[in-house]
Amino acid sequence: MTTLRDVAREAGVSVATASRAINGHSNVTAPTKAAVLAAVKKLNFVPHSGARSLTRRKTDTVGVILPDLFGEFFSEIIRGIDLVAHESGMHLLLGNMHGSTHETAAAIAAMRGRVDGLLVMPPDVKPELLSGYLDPALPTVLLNYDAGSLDLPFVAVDNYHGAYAMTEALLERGAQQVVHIAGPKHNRDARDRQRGFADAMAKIAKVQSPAILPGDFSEESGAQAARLLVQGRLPVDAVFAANDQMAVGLIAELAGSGVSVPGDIMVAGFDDIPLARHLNPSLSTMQVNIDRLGSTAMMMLLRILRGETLGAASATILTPTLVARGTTGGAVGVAANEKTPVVGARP
Amino acid sequence: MTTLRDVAREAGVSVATASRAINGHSNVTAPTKAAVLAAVKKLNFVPHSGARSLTRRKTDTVGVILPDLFGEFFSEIIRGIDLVAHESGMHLLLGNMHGSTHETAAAIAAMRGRVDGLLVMPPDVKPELLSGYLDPALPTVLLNYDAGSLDLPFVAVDNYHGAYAMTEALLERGAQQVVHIAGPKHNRDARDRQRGFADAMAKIAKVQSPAILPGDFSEESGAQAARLLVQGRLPVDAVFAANDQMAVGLIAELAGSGVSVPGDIMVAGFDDIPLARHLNPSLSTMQVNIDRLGSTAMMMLLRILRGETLGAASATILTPTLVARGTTGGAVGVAANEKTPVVGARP
DNA sequence: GGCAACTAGGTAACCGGTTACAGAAACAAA
DNA sequence: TTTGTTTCTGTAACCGGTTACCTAGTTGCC
Repeated sequence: MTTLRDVAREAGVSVATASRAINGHSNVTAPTKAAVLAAVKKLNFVPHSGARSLTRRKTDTVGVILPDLFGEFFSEIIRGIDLVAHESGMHLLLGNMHGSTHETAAAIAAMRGRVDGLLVMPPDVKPELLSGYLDPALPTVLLNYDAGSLDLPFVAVDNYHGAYAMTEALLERGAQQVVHIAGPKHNRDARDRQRGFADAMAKIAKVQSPAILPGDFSEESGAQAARLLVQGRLPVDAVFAANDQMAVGLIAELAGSGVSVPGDIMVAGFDDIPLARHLNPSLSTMQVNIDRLGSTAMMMLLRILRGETLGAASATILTPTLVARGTTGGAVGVAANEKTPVVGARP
Repeated sequence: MTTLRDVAREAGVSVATASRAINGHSNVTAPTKAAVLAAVKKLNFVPHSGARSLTRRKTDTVGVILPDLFGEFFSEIIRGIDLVAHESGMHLLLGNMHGSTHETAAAIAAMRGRVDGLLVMPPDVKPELLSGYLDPALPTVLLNYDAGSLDLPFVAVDNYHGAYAMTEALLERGAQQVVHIAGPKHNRDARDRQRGFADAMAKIAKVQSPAILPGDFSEESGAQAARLLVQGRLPVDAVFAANDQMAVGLIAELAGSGVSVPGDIMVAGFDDIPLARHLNPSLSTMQVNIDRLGSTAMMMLLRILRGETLGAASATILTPTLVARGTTGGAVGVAANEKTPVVGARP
């Protein structure tokens, strides 16, 4: 493992000069610089980033702490982050809290001295706890989490208005009895979507306590809700699931019970996962550009690293857009212009 | 930012003692240790991992270099790696070569001094080039890439036998005219799958030059192949696409042209992406446990880090399993036991 | 020619930890 | 009491870079 000392010796200069030559400082004559670079090439020298970041007090790395790594949702976030990070020559250090609050603390602590900033998505951690884990000296942007009291910048999806809009759309299509399948109780996204649904039902349909079935964002819980609906003979002509996965489970189960979608019941989801457009009938949903979530957060973090001061006031709220497809009678099959993008397709 | 020096001063001991107390060395008396730990708590000290790894000469981090981050394929690999890495207290540093060979070199070089080992997936980089980029002193495991000449351990999918098996299955189902849609020409996976197909056709159906249409793993290229088939009026009763994405595009386009699947043409893919089981009819395919690819590679890397010597001989080949579904007439709709696993479902 | 201003490059301190080595204290054995 | 052994703690070197500061050599100007 060749070090800068080796290079300096080979080139017949001091380590200081070698360092300067390599880093392109001006006060090195051309021949000296050439000699150093020749030595670098000859010895195959690659600077030791660890040592480098120790003195420079920057690591060119950002820590990304996610609750989990399952599914397209997180992979899209990571891709969005990477897109921006890569442009600025930043690296990504992945931390996974594996769903446990305790591990969150560990994951954040382990980042000290490895990263210049942090992107954290802590869906079920209480703000008070979170503030104890976070290092105030380490620039941090929160993903999909509004911890206003901490005054940290964040990027979130406007779940409330998204859910409101979707509910409104269902009602406009003629639905009278809309049932909501909720997400996990402690999950903020889920709660906001439920609120949006309830408010829309109250204001537009004048229904004060609409039917809400429990769910946990899993496909199976969607199927379960379908069984409840069918067996319970609830009066239903539309179902709004808090996410697409549950809608998928619901539709499969309804089909099995001979219920026609959208003939008997309209169905809508939330997220627009890639699967949504390929279902038959295709799934109406609220489209969230998940990668934007990541790239926006990363851009905010870069601004902080460049010296700007960003607080909760600089938060970005991404608005989801409604995509009407087959399950609400909007369209049948895959629309021609709705193919999955070609970029980077892989086996 | 509190350092070990601060802690030592606060506790009234030397840095050496403080370090020993924190790291649980035996030669520290109980009261001294308690004093140090009290100081740690009081000052909220978290060791600086960067400095730590400089002296210990290990970073507890592995570098993961992937060609891209698009889609479930990569996210599953990362999840598999993380699963194993997390158990051993290792962190993941993500490097993305963004499809370019030139960036591959940069990505690998940037890892020096940041990681203890490397997991690299270099699908379109020539072995000769790759060997120039890699540091022989840095433990490395290759993903889905057999660079036998470099004598590096690797984990790969048995694409050849998978394709052979699928072709065989189509023929057994009564297909006479099987057409293959190939993947990118330079892609190893694609080439191996094509070879498997061709060999099966030769051996079983005694067809020496079966029809092969070009493709690039993208959905659009599958649709294009469908148009060729329909317009060209090729004699076809089964199509084996080199990956699921192309099969998806193909099926959508066939449906648009009034061709019935599997009635007129059977269709099969490769990979078993989550979407596959949800299509209508559901897609027959070769199931690859992608996360296993990542976790197996990570386990091999850990063995090397523990001192074992692993070469190309220790390679692991994962065998894909055939999943017969609707598009080959095997089953209709979503089979009851084929729901997506519940674990970690997210919005 | 003499002095100031500038430039290239060397010396050594430093980043924040770990650890080899040495010294001091405590205790046991002679 | 003296010496040997053990146990705990401190001093300082080190990991591999960066950079403040300093020196020596040039050049410029009066």
